[in-house]
Amino acid sequence: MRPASAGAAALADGAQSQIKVLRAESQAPRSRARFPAVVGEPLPLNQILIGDCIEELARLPAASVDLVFADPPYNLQLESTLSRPDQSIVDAVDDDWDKFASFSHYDAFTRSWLEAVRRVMKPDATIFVIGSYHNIFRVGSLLQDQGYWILNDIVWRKTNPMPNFRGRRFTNAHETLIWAAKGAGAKNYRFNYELLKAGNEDCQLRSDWLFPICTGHERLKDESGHKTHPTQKPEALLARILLAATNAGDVVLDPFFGSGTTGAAAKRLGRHFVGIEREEIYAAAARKRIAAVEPLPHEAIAATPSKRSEPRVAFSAIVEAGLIAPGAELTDEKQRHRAIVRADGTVAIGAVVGSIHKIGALTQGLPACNGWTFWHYVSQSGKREPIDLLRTVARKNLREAEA
Amino acid sequence: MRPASAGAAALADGAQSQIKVLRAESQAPRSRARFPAVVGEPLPLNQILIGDCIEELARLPAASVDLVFADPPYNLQLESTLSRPDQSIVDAVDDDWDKFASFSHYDAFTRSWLEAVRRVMKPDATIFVIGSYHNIFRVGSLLQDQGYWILNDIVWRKTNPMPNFRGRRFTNAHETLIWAAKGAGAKNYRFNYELLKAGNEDCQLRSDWLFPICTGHERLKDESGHKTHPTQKPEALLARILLAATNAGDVVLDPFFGSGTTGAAAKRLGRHFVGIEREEIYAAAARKRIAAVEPLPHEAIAATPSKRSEPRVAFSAIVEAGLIAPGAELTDEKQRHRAIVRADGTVAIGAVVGSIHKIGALTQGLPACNGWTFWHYVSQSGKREPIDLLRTVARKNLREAEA
DNA sequence: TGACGTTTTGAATCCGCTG
DNA sequence: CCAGCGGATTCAAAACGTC
Repeated sequence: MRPASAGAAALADGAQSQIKVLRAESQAPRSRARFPAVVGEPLPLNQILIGDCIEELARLPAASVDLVFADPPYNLQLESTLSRPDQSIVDAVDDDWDKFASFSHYDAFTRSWLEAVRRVMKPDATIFVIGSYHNIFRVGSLLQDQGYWILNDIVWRKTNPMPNFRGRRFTNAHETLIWAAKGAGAKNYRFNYELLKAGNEDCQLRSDWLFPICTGHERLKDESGHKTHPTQKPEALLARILLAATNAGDVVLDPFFGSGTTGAAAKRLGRHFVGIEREEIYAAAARKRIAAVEPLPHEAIAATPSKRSEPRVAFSAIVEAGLIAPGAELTDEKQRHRAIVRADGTVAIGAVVGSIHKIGALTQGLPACNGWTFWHYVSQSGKREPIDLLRTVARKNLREAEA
Repeated sequence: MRPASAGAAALADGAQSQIKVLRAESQAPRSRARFPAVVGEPLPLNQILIGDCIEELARLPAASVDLVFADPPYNLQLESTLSRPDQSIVDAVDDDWDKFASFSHYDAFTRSWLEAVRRVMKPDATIFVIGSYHNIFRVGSLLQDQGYWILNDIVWRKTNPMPNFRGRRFTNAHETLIWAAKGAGAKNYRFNYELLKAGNEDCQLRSDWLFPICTGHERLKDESGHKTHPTQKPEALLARILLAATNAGDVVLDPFFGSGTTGAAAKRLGRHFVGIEREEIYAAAARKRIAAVEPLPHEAIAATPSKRSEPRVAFSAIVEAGLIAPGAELTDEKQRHRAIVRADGTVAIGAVVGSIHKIGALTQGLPACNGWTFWHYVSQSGKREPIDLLRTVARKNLREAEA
């Protein structure tokens, strides 16, 4: 077995799930062995393979990954420079890797990598491909032509897209993801329906997702402050994909690894990744980035709970359990608002008393407020944490008491 | 001339704009006549042509419509009966091999109608096609292959989609529209940017639109309460499309007319339609529906003049008219830059002389500058105002002189 | 430090008329 | 068809600067 990278070692259940992956290769039950047993190298987990993705994919064992996330070149066709109304120049994607001579060249490229990726997918694996109108129709058609079975097309709505500066079109405010199974017959693909629903106000998740584009501290930059990669995706987007379509310990393949968002999200969520990237400069930035990721505690990423949703926990139960003391001060994240915990599980601002939600709403002048995420307390380590963390602990205690 | 339907007669400016359309065919100025004059039938305005859309399209004059809205069928089963006379495809489609056959069959059908439609489009016409992940990738690719130039892909987010009952996928909560020009060179397509922005809190319209699906009174039903058409689109969706990409009096073609939403929206908004529909039963329902539509009053649909279409006024004309005196000092808003008005309508910084735009750009070190909004003068009331205000006055004087 | 105003920036197929 | 040039055109969020 190849040694796993530092990233893999840090994964919560790294060793265990790596074993699981290998077993899937060598000991698949005969009756379901539609794919040849693999000889040679196992999956190089939590590493970035440098090279052309089609060549590198050919070296990977067949039917070995649980999920593919692919962010291929979009084939943008920019005719000239674009300036904002204030005459500043838009820093456009003009990299060589995004240049194709024609649609048929782009199609040939797409056909190749889709084929190569399909071989590496387990029979119940699924694939997400992201793109814009420049390329996504080519990708979608070729997916269908190769027998992939589209499960959804998903729209990533951007909260803060670049506007249309010339007023000649609608603001290009979204990108499209295609989610597909390996074939029409693959009915047992992973979809963590309950988990997603529970995290979405008990409402099933729709095909339109809202996320901000990747900016701020998350955006990788070089020493001179220049963005490392022109099209870095937000980690929240990848996190949703991984939570939706994998379990902890699963392997996600990203054939266009770029700045390594897939790797960062995978490590944080206790998944394994296999990355392929042509440019060493991107891979180097990705390695450094992933090394700095702190995996979430095991409780936070454990596989989908049972069908029934998580038990409700009242804040009073948390006070009763001694997880927070009556009299403790709660604040919002930025410490603009303060309230005092009362022994009965209500909170108070001066003489005004109510639930964590009511008081949270009241103090912000909003109709509603999720008190669990709004109010923060100072933990033993001195860090300010949302009281939702206490709820997680309470639930864990509850489960252990039940067991 | 074929008699127009009752719907046409009711259109606010029906007769007038019909003449305009015909003139565009037969009396286009020679110098700009890039398109052959039309012989034979003119456009059968505000009617539903019953028949196969490819055959009917072939009878329409070339380069004659301003907009196309197409809601093609995407049920693969249905396609095999709709498309070209190649009877090699049998109906049962549930294995991969047949899937491929269906796709190519669907592609052939799509190619045919896209070609036929393209011929009928004016050079600056655009097309909207709506679809779901089942077919939209095929449509998008074939649009691109035929030389159509995609302007936007647009997402219709449904406020009230059908939930996913089995919990195996994300709720399919949107459909996709592709908006395309006839070719990459067509830069002068219609896009009522300012109108849309004004109707959207003065914020440019994004590529994600939110509308409820068509229900309630709007949904056509037969005597037994059964819905007349399985996929009736909301009129609000069509209204936005027409407002965005046509002017009053323009002609919109719908080759898959169905329940006639395009016709209803067109009549309401003072546009003309040409509908093609195979099923007389749908056409009958559509005729009845459209006849009942009350067109909006003319004031409500008259084209709002855009800034671009305002008459040009030279700065020299403003000096000549005495609205500002030679020798007056211009500054930018924050008085960082200064220039002097010259009698010939140029401005000067020291020995450097040029247009308000040139000098504005030069003094800021920018490649371009809108001198009208950059330069300010001190008005009689002592306030510093952009010289664009003087242009507004000049234009008003101009209009009054003409009247 | 904080409040507040200014500047920067993001996968973009982004002008149109006149001569 | 091309060159020239007038002048029309941006939203949200983060970073940065100033008081």
